[in-house]
Amino acid sequence: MSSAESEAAFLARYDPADYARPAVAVDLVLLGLSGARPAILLLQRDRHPHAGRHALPGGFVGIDEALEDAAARVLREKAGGARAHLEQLYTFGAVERDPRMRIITVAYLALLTEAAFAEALARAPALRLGTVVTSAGEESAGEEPVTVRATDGAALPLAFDHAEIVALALRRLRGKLDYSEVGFALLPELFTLRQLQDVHEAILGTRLNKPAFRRRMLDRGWLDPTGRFETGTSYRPAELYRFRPAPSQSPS
Amino acid sequence: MSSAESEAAFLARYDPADYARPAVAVDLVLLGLSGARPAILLLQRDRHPHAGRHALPGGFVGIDEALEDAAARVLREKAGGARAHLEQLYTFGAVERDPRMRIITVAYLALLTEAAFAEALARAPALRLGTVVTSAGEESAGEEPVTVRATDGAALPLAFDHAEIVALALRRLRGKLDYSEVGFALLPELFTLRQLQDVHEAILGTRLNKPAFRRRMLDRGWLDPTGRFETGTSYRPAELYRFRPAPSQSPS
DNA sequence: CCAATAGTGTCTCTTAGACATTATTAG
DNA sequence: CTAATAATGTCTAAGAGACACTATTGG
Repeated sequence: MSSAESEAAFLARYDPADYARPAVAVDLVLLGLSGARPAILLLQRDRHPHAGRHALPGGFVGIDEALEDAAARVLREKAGGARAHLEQLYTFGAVERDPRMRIITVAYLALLTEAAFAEALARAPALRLGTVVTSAGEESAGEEPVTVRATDGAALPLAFDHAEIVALALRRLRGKLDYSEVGFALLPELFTLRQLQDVHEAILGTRLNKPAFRRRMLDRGWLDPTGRFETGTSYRPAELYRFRPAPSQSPS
Repeated sequence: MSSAESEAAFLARYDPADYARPAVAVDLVLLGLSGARPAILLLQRDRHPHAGRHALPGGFVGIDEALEDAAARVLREKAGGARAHLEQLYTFGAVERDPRMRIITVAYLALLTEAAFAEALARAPALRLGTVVTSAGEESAGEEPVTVRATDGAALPLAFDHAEIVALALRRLRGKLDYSEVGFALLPELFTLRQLQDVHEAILGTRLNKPAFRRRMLDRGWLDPTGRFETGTSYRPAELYRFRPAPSQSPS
């Protein structure tokens, strides 16, 4: 309406506090590689609900804090400030997902290089590493439950709906690994094509054809050869490449 | 983390009721086809802020209401109960996206058949139809701004960050149209292969190769031929197909 | 017959997988 | 020299675009 009232006067009169509001949190799937397996970093809960179970690191969103900033803050506070590629995953809003109160959580995928993963574990001793095992064999079409295991092979039961979040994280990553640039977030600045292929194989859980993989990656135009080579091998050293980011990016 | 206190303990003790909470809303991109163009349904704002501009239909999430239920309720209340395929898009949480107060909004994509689209327009007279024009020509790599136009060609400026939401909706739909089953949400129960191709071409904004399109769709195993044919044509009638949904589905 | 569209056959081009071969390093 | 892996060449198979051809309807 083209009322004569000024916008400032309208804003001053507006009363936002009329309904009970859900709490809003962010939860991070801190994902890296442990050997040839995808792995995540978890915190063991010591209180009800779900005491003893393992949960994704998370935190509430401040009233003056953007979602991405909240995710970055949780990364700083709970992962020892490790650098990571952050990407929004999905928002979980079932009413009873937390029995204490209504909490809507915006899940983020945080991809860590091997160095960042190790650094986070070293700087935040409460974190526990869990390898993510996709319950293959089950062909229940669309639903792929995941199991998280400690390094000794023991199952790490997850709290709340966090198993669902982890499953979605891995599914999303697998889906966009080939056509997008996310794979490079798991690699150091300089890497060989074999390392790149190892990352893809670990995430996808499959073996890939070497010549075809090289051709595809090189044809994508993402790779800058450096002319330098790895050292310390007892065999022919591979060339080191650098990732050349595309001009810009938006969520898709 | 300088404190000796465990993170889990901190989380458990933290009471967000002591802090101001952002409001949580859902916004719907009601998307259908108008002729050979993607189109959306909007509400013109009559108040500050952004008075006169057009906004996505939305509403606040109730304290005992799941996110999906809130989206379904908004669909009922503001789109005359039209049936639609609902799918979560992305969550927008910039601090200043609404000048009145902090509102985090979970955007949903609602896909309407041509009949549902017309029915919504008829039952909810406040809705206005806008065709979505992707600002092609701009090859700004990743960022594809959209323009929304009324049927008379006049520009419909969008409120808040809703242009960004619409742009993401179209980008997401385009991205998954070919490999997923979403395209069928825009078609009636019985349809011809030509209609299916028209939907894909309208969303993608490109022409597709007919034999290749038919082969691909039939090879996907999504289509059940009915043995029936369209009527009322002055040329050879096409066979009518039915969509055969896959066993289950999850967000990806 | 013609006009218009449905539906198909075939050719080519691109891309991926499979497999073999050459290249380079340490020892 | 051998062992191990990097990097590449080549063949084949699958899928998409291009294009022409046949099929079926109304008039």
